[in-house]
Amino acid sequence: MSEERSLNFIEEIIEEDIRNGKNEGRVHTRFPPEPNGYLHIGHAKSICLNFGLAKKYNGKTNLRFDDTNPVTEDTEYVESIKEDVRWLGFDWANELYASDYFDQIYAFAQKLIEQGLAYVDDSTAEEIAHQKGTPTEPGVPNQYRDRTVAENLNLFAEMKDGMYPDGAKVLRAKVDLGSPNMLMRDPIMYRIKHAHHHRTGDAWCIYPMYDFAHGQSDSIEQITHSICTLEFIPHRAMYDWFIDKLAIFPSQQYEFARLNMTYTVMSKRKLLQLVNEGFVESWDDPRMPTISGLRRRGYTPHSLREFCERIGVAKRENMIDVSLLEFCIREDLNKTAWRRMAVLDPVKCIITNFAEGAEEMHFGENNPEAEGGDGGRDIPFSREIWIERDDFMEVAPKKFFRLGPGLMVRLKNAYIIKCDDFIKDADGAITEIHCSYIPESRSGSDTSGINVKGTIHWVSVPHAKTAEVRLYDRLFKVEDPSNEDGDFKDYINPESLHMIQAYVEPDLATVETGKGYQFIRKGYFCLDKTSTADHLVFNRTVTLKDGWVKK
RNA sequence: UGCCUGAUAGUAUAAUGGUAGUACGACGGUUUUUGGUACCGUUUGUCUAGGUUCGAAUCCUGGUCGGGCAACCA
Repeated sequence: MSEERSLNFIEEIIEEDIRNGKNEGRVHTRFPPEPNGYLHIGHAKSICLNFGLAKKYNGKTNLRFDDTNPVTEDTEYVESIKEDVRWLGFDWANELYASDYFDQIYAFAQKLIEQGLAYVDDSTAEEIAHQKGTPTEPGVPNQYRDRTVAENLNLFAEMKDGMYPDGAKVLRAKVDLGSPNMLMRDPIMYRIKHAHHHRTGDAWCIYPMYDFAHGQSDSIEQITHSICTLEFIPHRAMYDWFIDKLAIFPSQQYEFARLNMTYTVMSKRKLLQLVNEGFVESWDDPRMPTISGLRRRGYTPHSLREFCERIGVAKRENMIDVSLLEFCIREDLNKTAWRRMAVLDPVKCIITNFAEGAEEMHFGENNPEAEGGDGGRDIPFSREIWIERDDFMEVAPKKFFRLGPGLMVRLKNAYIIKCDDFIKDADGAITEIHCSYIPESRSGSDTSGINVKGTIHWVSVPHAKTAEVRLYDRLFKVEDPSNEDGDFKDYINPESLHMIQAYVEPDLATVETGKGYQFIRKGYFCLDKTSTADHLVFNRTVTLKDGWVKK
């Protein structure tokens, strides 16, 4: 029944391949993170793409950790990545590691040496960079380039055996020092690093570079469509060259544009800085664009998948408006989140004609969008209630459908009340509002015949629970912090977090973490992982859309 | 300066030589016991100059603009 959606360019390539019987119609993708940081929403785009493609074409997706640089990587990251992918709703066919292939990749290197296509170079990093030339001048060969196969084989073995310190030698591919593509000017295949690897321990002291590990891993796994981001386009030449010279399974690389989003940064390096320098609390700070941050903020896997679906896949640079992300979570939560009442900026309202000490229970459905309201809960009502400070105005403008002297509103799920009086303190701040209720207007059995324009939320004073509520705003003040002059951290929004004390209806003391709630008229909120029975903590996921603009 | 890429409303993304459409945003309206939701409507676009063609967003040529490439990172 699904609408016929047009294909993105990668789907077109795949369908063409299937039509041509390429790889016997097999589709095998992979998601290949380096375990050196937490996944962010940009990775979610890649995850949804890779797993989505495999699912659509009855294929498989491997989760492969690109762990070829032991100094930056850690099992902490491996675990978080697995958790995030799973949470997003995807299952991988195989959990694999580039480090699983170190023996095989080493053998590939020997094979290239034997073909005269790789050599050991004793130059320093600076010398190699210098000899590479510039984009407009070709590189120049050095004396090491002519070493014999036997000599190279021997030296490479000695590198592996730990006979040289870090940086003393590298293994380079003998490609073309005059290539207009800088990456083809004899790229480094192996470097010496006497470092402990989180999986292989101290078994190795040489590690393959990206260009000599990624494509080889793809090939070993018989990956048919190796999808990466645009900045790897120049690497494709090397990717293909190695596969060709090694005569191994010809995986093919395709590139799409990475996700950029307004008012945020998306590079692991920058996100790491935010954490390390204390601008945010942690990788899963609800202001972070990480998967774990969004999860803690109250985003659902479904909303993230929907977002990734809507942003599309193409090759041009893009800057997605965060409002689309917000739309996706509102759309999801509107259908599923239970409604509750919470007063974030309270002022006391006394129902003067309601008996002192009396209490009533009023029923509130869980979700008006769901059939039958999805059940409901009882809400205690009494003579004193908290209402929102900005739901009262001493001098109300024309279209203000809330409380003010002589004005009437409905208390959600309860009675219509009329404002008779109010009290101010010495500074002119409202301290108390006096109202009378209309007994015949009880919600569900209203015989009063009165129609009011406005409905406000409220919480009974003696029944209210206190809660800490964290109101989040965008982390940056400008649309594209990475593109501004100076340090991106200069553009951090100092107002990105407001912590307030709120009064919430008693039912909210019993909610579970991981479930989204709508605080009526205020937004979507979820219980924070740090919340306890004695100290409730809620995070605001997103506000409600606000069509009310003051003139 | 060399090479590689890309260019369609504010932002994304379709149209694969034949009516420039969709979503988000913005604006306006209807409904509403959430100024939410839902529904309806309005708004704004093919980078540029030539060429091919009955017909070009699409093909060709030149230009302009954006992004990437000179890590023992991935």
